[in-house]
Amino acid sequence: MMNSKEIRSAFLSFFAEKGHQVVPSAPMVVKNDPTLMFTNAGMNQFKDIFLGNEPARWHRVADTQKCLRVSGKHNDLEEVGLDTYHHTMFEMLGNWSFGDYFKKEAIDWAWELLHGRLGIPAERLYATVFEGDASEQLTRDEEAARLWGQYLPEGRILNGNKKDNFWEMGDSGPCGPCSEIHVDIRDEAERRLVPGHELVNRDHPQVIEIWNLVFIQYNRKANGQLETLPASHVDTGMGFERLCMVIQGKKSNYDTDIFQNIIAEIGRLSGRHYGDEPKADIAMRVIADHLRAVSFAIADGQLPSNNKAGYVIRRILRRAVRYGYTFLEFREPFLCRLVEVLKQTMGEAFPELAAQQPLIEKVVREEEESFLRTLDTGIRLLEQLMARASGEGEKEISGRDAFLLYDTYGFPLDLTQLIARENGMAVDAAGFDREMQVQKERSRNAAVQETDDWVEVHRSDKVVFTGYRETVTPTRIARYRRVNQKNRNFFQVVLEKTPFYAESGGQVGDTGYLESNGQKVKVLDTRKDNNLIVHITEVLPADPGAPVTAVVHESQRRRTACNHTATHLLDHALREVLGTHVEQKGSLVHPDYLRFDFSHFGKMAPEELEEVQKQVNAMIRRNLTQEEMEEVPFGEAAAMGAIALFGEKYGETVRVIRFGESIELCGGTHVHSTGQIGHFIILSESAISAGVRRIEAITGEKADEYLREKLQELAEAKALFGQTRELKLSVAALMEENEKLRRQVADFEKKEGAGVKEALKKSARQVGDVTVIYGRTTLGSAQAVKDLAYQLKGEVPGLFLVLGAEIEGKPLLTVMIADEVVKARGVDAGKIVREAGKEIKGGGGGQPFYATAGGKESAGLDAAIAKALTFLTE
RNA sequence: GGGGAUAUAGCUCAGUUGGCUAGAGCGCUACAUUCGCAUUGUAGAGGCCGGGGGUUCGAAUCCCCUUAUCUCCA
Repeated sequence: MMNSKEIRSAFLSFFAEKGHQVVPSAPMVVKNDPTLMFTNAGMNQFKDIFLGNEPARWHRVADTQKCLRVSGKHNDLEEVGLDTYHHTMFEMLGNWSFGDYFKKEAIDWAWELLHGRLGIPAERLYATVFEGDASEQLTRDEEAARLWGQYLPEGRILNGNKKDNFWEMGDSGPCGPCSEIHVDIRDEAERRLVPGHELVNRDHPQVIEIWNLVFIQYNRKANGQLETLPASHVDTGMGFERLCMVIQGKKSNYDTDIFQNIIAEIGRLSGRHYGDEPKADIAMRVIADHLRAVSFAIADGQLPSNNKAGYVIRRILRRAVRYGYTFLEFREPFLCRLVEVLKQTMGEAFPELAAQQPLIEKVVREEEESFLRTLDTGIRLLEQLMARASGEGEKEISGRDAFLLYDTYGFPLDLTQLIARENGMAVDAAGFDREMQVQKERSRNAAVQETDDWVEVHRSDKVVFTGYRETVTPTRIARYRRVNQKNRNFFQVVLEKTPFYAESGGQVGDTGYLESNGQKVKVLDTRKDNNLIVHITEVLPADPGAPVTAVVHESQRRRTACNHTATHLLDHALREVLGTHVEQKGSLVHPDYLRFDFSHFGKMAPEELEEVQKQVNAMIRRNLTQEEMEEVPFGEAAAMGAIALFGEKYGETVRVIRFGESIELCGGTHVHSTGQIGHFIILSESAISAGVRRIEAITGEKADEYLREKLQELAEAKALFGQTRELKLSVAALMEENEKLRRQVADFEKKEGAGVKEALKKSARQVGDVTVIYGRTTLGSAQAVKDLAYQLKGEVPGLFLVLGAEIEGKPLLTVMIADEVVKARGVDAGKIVREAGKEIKGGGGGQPFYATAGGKESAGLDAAIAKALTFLTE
């Protein structure tokens, strides 16, 4: 029996024999495309070729593509693992023809491979062909049917409708009929009972589609019409895990060797055996599947995080931990211990797994630990909730509470139910669902944005970005549209040419204004939308058709450029100082600061930070000139030693930015020469997750400002010492002196008992067992008066203290009463100050033993003191 | 994109309707205990309560802005 490695290479070498170029998988993580977070189909990386944006480098290509699906019409994260055939991450095998061969070869080779090479029995195979569609004026795909007729009897060539057998990329663009191959893997007995052709496309888990051959021959125009393409293409996709299942004679994808090695290891770690208990089996499938998704994502540079794609990865990981926790009783990190076996299974086909193994393990471990902490916190909160509920005689945890745990603290409902049950309580699941509905409703409403149709002002094929050379560009509005969100109107404006940089690659979008007929319209932000540069404005120029001058906020752009170039220099210096294991894991380039996340184990030593900062500043002083190379073939750039991002998908040609030894692939805006940066200062170095560090730094004017503040602080401190040369020595001497004096004063106070406090103590009068002290004090701060009051409280038994003071011209009345007096006499300092405070036209309060009141009329202070004293005699 | 929450000592966290001169456990330092270590005991250091602004007699606590983190939904 072939193992999965053999099956994979059988596919690739088969198509290599047929003249195909075997290319590596594109990264699973998609960057710089707002519509797609992860690669979800084999054709993603060839989209531009089909759209005609990019010429094909080879006419025949084959590969295996890492894909990730967590939502969509046939996939939901919460379903994965429950059955035996859904996955988050999977491999899609594919072969492509770009204007080369068409239906005949595609079908012949598919048959040759599946039946001839891989030995799938002919009687188990079915093919579907497009049946035609009257509304589109399309007839049945007779050509495909005829070709299949060479291999299959008519009864196993089935018609499929437009939904199943006509493939479209989107609302418009390339499309065409497709032909699917299905396989029936049921037992003989079942096959005799129900013929297979009745089950094709009926969601039967054992009569399944394994290969889809798409014949791209039309282009769908915006008006819905189809036109025949000058060149036709083939796009195929075959689920690798399913193929292995079929060939290995299994009934479940999880029974193939792709998963069984991992599942065996999970069994070993948990002391259980796959197949013994349905719930534990589900948990093992969930863990095996999610391990793959998470490991590959991290290898592609997508770390788990708190938003967007990173959060999807975190949630997948947490779901695996949750199942391990609940059904396999793992209480310690375990996923990280499975990375090794995954590498053994898939590392050959995907070398990035081995290359990134230490990072993957470290990141996964850290994530697991942090989720276990989240669970601990949740359990603590739940215990409090249960205690309170049962205190009130409730036997049920309200839906609101359960939802709070879920929504705010990330504590899963099934765990809440489990723990509640263990404590003899129920959970109001219906209430939980209601709260969830409210949440969904709110999000939907917030997401509602009304977008008008584009208004085309001047026809324009391609937007030109002029911002690398200039910040002011005369141009015209190509099109605009109004967007309304939550009763706020704004406009998206596309220009024919624009100097505005759209947010991308960590660099924030430009701001500035558009000037037209003397009218200035503010540009609030610039974003990318499907490769269009979109300017966000609140209003439109009075005459949208008139020429406009696009003006970027010059100083903001300059400061941003300083920070971007400095980021490159920092990247370079880090590799010099720490080693080439340093890789960018995230970056934010802002006008005011820069933030750079990179892989490195352990905290940087102060000397290392010092050295990095020194090297960056040295490169700044060398005043290195920017060398910009556009349209460099990727291979050439790599040969130059340009730093590319791990897991980033680059085009055939790239833009290379070089400053001395720093060479990077980059689309951002930079200074012309490093001297413009002026100065580079690292403000902090910290951990953001396991194996990833973050440096925050400033440059240029911000750095100047920072230094000015620090120097001024230093100068002021020195001035306090009368311009000492050695501030450190002076401070040390002063501290020593201070300590000596402090002790002397303590001694002195002890012996002499002098000062305000003692004077007040002396003025004390005994009224029964109460010691009354009152008077004015000249102390200058509220804090000093408070200190004095507390000290007296500690030293004078039976104290009843009323103090008046003037703080910055405003009267302050303070009352402090010994606890025993409060108790015995029932007096309340708070009430006293409120009443007496009237004399100074003020108010206040506090506790029964200590209260203060402030006011506006210092003249009434004595009267207030007198008033306060009357409370004691009452 | 929207909702909820968090930010307090090196770490994990308390801190009530605004009112003990901001605490606990672990860790750290010193001393004692011991042949030495672990343990234990005693003492101590360590905080602009994320940052900025405001309300108040008084703010860790309330309000606004901001940064970062956590979390749910889309």
